Amino acid sequence: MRKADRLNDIVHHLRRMHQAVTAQTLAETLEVSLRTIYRDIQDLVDSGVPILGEAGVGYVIDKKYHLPPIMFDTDELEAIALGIGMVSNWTDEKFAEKAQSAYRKIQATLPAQLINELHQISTFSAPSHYKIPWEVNFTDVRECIRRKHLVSFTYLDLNDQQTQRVIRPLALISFSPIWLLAGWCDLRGAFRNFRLDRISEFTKLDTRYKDEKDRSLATYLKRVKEEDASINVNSDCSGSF
Amino acid sequence: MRKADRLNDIVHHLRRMHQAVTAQTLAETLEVSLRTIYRDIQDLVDSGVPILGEAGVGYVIDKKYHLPPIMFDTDELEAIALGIGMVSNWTDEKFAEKAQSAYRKIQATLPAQLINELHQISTFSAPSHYKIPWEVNFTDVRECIRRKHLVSFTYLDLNDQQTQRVIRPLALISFSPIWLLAGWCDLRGAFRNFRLDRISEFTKLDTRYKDEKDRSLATYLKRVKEEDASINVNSDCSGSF
DNA sequence: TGACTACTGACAGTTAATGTCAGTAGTGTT
DNA sequence: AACACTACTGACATTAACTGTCAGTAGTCA
Repeated sequence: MRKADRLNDIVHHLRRMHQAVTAQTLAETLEVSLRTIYRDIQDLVDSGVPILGEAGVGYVIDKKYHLPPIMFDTDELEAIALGIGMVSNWTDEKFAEKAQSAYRKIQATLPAQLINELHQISTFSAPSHYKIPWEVNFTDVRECIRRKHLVSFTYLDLNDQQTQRVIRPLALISFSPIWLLAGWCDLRGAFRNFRLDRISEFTKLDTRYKDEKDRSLATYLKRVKEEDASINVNSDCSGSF
Repeated sequence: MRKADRLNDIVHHLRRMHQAVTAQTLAETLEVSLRTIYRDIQDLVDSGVPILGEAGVGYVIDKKYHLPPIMFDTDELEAIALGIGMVSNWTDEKFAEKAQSAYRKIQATLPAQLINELHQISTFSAPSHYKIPWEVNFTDVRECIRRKHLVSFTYLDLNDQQTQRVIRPLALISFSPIWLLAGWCDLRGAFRNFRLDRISEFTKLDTRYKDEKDRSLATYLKRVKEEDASINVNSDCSGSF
């Protein structure tokens, strides 16, 4: 990673965090030594970036600091385009449409020169033949998650036993080629995953649940990460585990 | 003078001038060699700064270059985040890093009210256990495609026959859980696909090929679309078939 | 007090940047 | 068609910058 990129990353990290960030954290995130972080911070401060360090606490950045004008580089553009393509191919029509409208907005802000770069794109996503179809309406599920509606459905478990479930839906997780619906099961008092392709008679219930810390998505994700350390954890990126 | 400062100076010089500025002028002003200026300009362009060079004239910069705040709705933001997560989980480390830096840049331009929306995200991508590993360096392949280098490799076809191939690499296509390398085979005089996980001894050849319309990516994509009309074609979205 | 943190200096090994030179190719002028 | 001017690339040796390690000082907080 180029030093210039790393400096950029440090600024972005500091801006994103509400609390102070320690040099140690930055060093681990960016995979460089502590000493390098201290030198980088000094470089940034010398260049006029308003970063404040306090011993025993960490670093904070003045949020009013205006970022220098930035643009996407070729690879970043390509990554976005590929991501949009994957979403289009792996979710439902409505979500795909949203992905593409987001992409059009990004394109609209690009200067002519970068638009040409789009023609050089070399990675594509094709709909997979391995894709396992599901009958639940993807958009409905997302709606229930967002509005915190309890849902009920019939589930065909891996032993082909049909059961009726009522859960608090928390998240949809793409475990290609399948999707998992993660939720808190009030009956069992535990987190449970359900394969989207094995759900039928999905119904939105009128009851809405209240946030409770030990039954929240955050707790679930934390639990999953602890259980499976082999999964490439990346808390930076909201769309990824 | 630090390199970071010099890059900044170059941008400022170009922005201040109304006419084109030659590399020679920049070299004298900044007291470095001509060669260094050319390298600096390349660095800037790689970082997405829209500088245009014309032989016999000089450099000009697109004055309105910057990433304006974009208004995404909640679904669009979620689609982008999910796409970035998928790219991170399905490509290599370097590409994943690019995806995430693009995501950070998008975050940085979001108005405060939209940042809260990020906490409402309900779709995630997990690395798939179905992922079929490949040994070819993803980044190398992309580099060869972009620079139009011929490549040679050993291919294990579906009958487990090993053959040696030389092709013009055109695109990488995610056909989850596998990746296909699409290319023009000079020997057979036809387009061919190769599964990335069956390629070994991938070598970049020094020979670079010229664009030829009937052997181009555009022609290939057109051909594929004609052959398989069942594939959800979307020409709006560069990252998708 | 002790744990945690920012920060600094020195030194060696490594990496990146730089200048020099030699060459290719596009542009505009004469 | 010839010419001057320019962007751009590659190779190579030299130099400068960066980096990690270690060892230390001093501020903050519970």
